[in-house]
Amino acid sequence: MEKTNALNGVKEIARRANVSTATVDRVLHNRTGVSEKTRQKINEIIKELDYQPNILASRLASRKIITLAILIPSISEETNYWDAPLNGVRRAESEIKQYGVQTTVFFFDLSDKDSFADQVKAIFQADFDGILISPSYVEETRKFADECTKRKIPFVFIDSDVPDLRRHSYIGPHLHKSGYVGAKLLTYRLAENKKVLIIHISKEIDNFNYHEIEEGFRAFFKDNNQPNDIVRIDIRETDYQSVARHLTYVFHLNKDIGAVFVTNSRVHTVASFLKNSHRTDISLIGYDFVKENVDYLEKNVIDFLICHRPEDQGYRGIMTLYQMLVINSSVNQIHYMPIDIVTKENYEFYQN
Amino acid sequence: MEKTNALNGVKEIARRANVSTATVDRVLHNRTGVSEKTRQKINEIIKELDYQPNILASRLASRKIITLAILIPSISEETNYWDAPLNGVRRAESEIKQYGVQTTVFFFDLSDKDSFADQVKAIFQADFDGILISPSYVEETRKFADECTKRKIPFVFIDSDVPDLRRHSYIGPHLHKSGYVGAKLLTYRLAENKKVLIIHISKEIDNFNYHEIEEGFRAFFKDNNQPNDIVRIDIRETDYQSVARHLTYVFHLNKDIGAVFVTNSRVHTVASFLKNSHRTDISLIGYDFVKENVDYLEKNVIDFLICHRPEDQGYRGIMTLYQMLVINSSVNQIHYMPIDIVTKENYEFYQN
DNA sequence: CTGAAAGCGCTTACAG
DNA sequence: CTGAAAGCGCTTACAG
Repeated sequence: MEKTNALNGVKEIARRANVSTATVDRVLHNRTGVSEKTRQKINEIIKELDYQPNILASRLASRKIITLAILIPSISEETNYWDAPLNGVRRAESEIKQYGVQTTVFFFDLSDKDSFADQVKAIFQADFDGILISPSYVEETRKFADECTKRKIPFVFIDSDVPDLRRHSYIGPHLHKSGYVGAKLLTYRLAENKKVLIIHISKEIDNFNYHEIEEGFRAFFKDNNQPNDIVRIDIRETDYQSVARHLTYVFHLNKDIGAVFVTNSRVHTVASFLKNSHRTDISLIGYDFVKENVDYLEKNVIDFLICHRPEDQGYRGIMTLYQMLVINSSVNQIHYMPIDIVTKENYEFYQN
Repeated sequence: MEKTNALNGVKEIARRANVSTATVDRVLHNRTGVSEKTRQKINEIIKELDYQPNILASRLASRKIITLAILIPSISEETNYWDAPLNGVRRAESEIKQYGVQTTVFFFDLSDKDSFADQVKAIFQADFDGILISPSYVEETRKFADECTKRKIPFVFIDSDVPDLRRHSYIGPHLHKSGYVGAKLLTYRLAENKKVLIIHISKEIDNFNYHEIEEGFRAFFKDNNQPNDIVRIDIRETDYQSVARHLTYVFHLNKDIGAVFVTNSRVHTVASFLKNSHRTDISLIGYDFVKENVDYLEKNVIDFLICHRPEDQGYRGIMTLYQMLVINSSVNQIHYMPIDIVTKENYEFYQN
């Protein structure tokens, strides 16, 4: 009456270890209430069998739903950039909600540091299993990361990185290289005697991202022995009037500017100025696939937009958390997005 | 002793229809052996409840595995292009094999039409639930499509399209627009008095793809009133010697060629020629992220490569079949890939 | 610290 | 044409 061992999965493990499947389950999920001896024996068998859990069965049997929080900037009148990552989040959600995953999106106001801190607090009030976040303020993000680490909640950064914070993953651009690509595109048809203007437009005083982009930008000129002078200005207000005022001044001082590089999505403000002052001979490059920018691509005022697949960032951010929470792959990794070049001719296929 | 109706899913449908869940299952999957009356009643309830099947449970309970066939060119010494779609296929497979999906990859020799037909035959010998295919030969593809339609096997095209064949989906580039983008990049810094050379390098006599690309290429010149002359040559051999011979001749006849556009991944052969003959002042643009091409990007001989996310095409191709076979979303749709611009500066982030 | 039993929401033979 | 029962491979109370 010998039985052949045709079982598999937890049942086979249980049989071999002479325990019940409940105990196997406890070990599988690192739950308490198992003697060290039993735990070891079971773990050995798991290894021996190279056991891979059936996630279908696991998710089906488990009544627990996995909750994910997302913290990103709200869509403002200023820019609809964050629509794209949000779409990516939604797409990921619709793919995995079947598997018991729920997402809650929190928005903060990009021009209001407190709103970021407030939303972080709100997130910790509830009890999420994982968090996807755009780490816009360094200090606040550090606090956030500390709290997550304390509570053992995995978190993923998108859009920009703050290293050394034990994030589970970063999904976004290599900003230095991105600036480097911008410089390449600018200089591709730039006369040697022309100056290049690089512009930061932002209310935030020292956004580390812009520094990295600028460094990459300058590195290209250095690496390629480009002789062009680089003029650089910071503009602290984002409205058209302020930008126009600064630009008027800069162009007055520098008659021979041949190309302009804007380090973020506000390039459309500069485009607007160039168009209004009939300076469309100047090459213009900036960031992000947002409506205003695409309009100026259309009108040949902006030559190129650099983009980092924002939709993908949202999608992959959620999927990464899902993978780690459900499958248990817990690598601390950086996933750099491609540095995409968007023009008047190819933009229509860029976002779906 | 009234029971509250706390059931859901098939059980609730069964309860309301006064049948067993087995019958509900039969209706859900359009199986035979249900009276028309019962079927109607159940379908009504399904609609009323807006019932969404639990795919987890469905896949778990079902012992049937879904088999997908993939037919793509083999990687030749000539090009490793098809590595990328294959990787996409593998990635998709690893994500859904949990859910009972199995893939089998068939390869054919791009330079041998018969091998394509042979592999098609081999695929029909087995009994696959869905097929992903690169439709390289029009007539053979038509036969393939007819057979699929007859057998009710859904099929998806990647890389290039053959319309009017009732394919479930096409995933690949909009070739006309792709040629248009190529022209834009070429002319971006092209002097008006220079000629432009467009080259097809292929053993196949009339590959419809190249026509579309060339049309798009020419359309850009027309739309933008570019005065440049366009010289066009076909090269029927793909080895370096043959290409070099043709190019020598063309450059001899046309002293003022300023830019070259190659309509496929064999651009590296042209790059090799330009480098050997010290003509690297000429702009060169072509297709596809393959090793040889990237080498010439590095060396500044190729200015830009146009790419259509081959990895994504493989991935999405499989996922589309999966979706339609498992979820039952059966839209006949075209999914155009972005037309990506790859340069020396951004290529390192392009494929993972 | 451990196990027997029920259950997740479907699908599958099998019997009638 | 239809249904009762078993089962997919896990997880969850509950009881001890």
